[in-house]
Amino acid sequence: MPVSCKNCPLRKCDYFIPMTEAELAFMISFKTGEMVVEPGTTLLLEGSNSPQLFTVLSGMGVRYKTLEDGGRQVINFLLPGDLTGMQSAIMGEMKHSVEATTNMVLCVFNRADIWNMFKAHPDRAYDLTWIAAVEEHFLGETIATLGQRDASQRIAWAYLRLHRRLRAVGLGDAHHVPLPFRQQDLADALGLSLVHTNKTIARLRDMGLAAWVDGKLSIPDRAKLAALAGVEPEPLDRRPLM
Amino acid sequence: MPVSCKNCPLRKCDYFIPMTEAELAFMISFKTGEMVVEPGTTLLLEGSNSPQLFTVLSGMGVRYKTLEDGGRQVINFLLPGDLTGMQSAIMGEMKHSVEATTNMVLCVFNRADIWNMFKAHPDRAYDLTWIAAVEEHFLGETIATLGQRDASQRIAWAYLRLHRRLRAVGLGDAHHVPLPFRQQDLADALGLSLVHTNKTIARLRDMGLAAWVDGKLSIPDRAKLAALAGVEPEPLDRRPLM
DNA sequence: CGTAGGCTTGAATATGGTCAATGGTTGTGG
DNA sequence: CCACAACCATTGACCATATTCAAGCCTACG
Repeated sequence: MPVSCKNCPLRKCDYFIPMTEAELAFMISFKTGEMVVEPGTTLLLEGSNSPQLFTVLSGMGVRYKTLEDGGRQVINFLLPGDLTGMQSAIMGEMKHSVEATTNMVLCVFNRADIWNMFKAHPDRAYDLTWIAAVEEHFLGETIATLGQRDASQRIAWAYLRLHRRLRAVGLGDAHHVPLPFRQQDLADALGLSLVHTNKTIARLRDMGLAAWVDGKLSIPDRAKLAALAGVEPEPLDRRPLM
Repeated sequence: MPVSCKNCPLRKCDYFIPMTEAELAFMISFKTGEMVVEPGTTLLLEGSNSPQLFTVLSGMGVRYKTLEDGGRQVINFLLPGDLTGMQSAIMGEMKHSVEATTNMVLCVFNRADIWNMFKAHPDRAYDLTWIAAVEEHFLGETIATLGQRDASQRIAWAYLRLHRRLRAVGLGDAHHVPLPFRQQDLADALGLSLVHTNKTIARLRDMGLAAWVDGKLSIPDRAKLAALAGVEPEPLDRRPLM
């Protein structure tokens, strides 16, 4: 049985800006159902025109593009609280694919209801745009990382980003977070080969900066890792939940 | 004297989805003025909270991030018809800087009027989100390019993208478009060193695939260049103009 | 138990980076 | 009008980071 938005566990996270009663009421009507998928399921396919959007309730996945020459680029990781399918909803076509890595539970919304949201619930429409702006920000950071940082820095940056984001939705504890991806996924996200990714992961582990073992990531000292990555300890801005 | 949106030359471009009369009327009131800047002017500064957004009427610029270690990553190029400043408007802080490369003329909007737009003009709010989705799409393409393509492919990809986009707003002719950036700008956009960028540009020129000389880019045969870049001749989707 | 998927490791290679220097053009001041 | 500085494009030599190729290993699972 689906969880009502009223009892949505994500709403309890400080990471998300609280909803008003009116917003909550709207979300309950906006949510048309729940979808449960297994690892490997393709949620959205590049080039398709899905009638639905999803918010991740639990589980993780990847968004990726397949290149003409067969390569795969992971655009980013899909984590609890993330909304996906906006491109299809607004532009009429997905520009990347989305696949489940673990078992996932997703809230399902209808694309057809979006326009009604803009007319009748401008506050939620505003939040939708806010989410898009946050996404744009993250993609810009990714571009800067792929363009300017070497392998150790890229991996350190990804670790920090994922760790913080997962903690923000209450996963893991102070030092360990679940990270159920393959090394190949991280390699494809960072534009590195699997071999080099593997060796760099090992180096970070040997240096005691970060260990990603058995699907769990531990970072003993964020500051040290951040120093290696060359990133400021940027705070994680709160954002709306949709 | 500022041009009225009524006579805005950009509106004539097929690239942009036509406005309704109501939308046009709103835009005329939404636009608070025009700004003219010289090359080198910083329009928006990373970390700042600008009260304004801009649409480029003419001229070009770059959006970039400065890294802790001094590097610069150009996120993308700012071309006529582009809207910038949304991050600041929605999230309250710019996550990158924006600088004019040439002389520019910009339409100025007030951040404070955005919320009113969501309440009173849902069609325009929807278009704003649409623009954000298009931006997200382009950034995703950039990530795929930085992550998966080698130097020649990156430059070929950037050439094709800029060429098509500039043609879409009526600049240049079938084979030549103005491209007033420095090689360093392109290098910073593609995550390559200046030296390697220079040599790769020369190689493409020697192969007769694309010549960027004296601030003008010419592509004799888009199909050939696209083959080298490893990209499909993806059509340029129309989008709203704000 | 045998196969498949993912992780690990070593060796050879290459793509691209760094360093260094030259030349062309423009703008400025003597 | 010339000298000089600043900026950008260009080129060569050398070096390093990361890729590719090729095995071996471990665990889960049928």
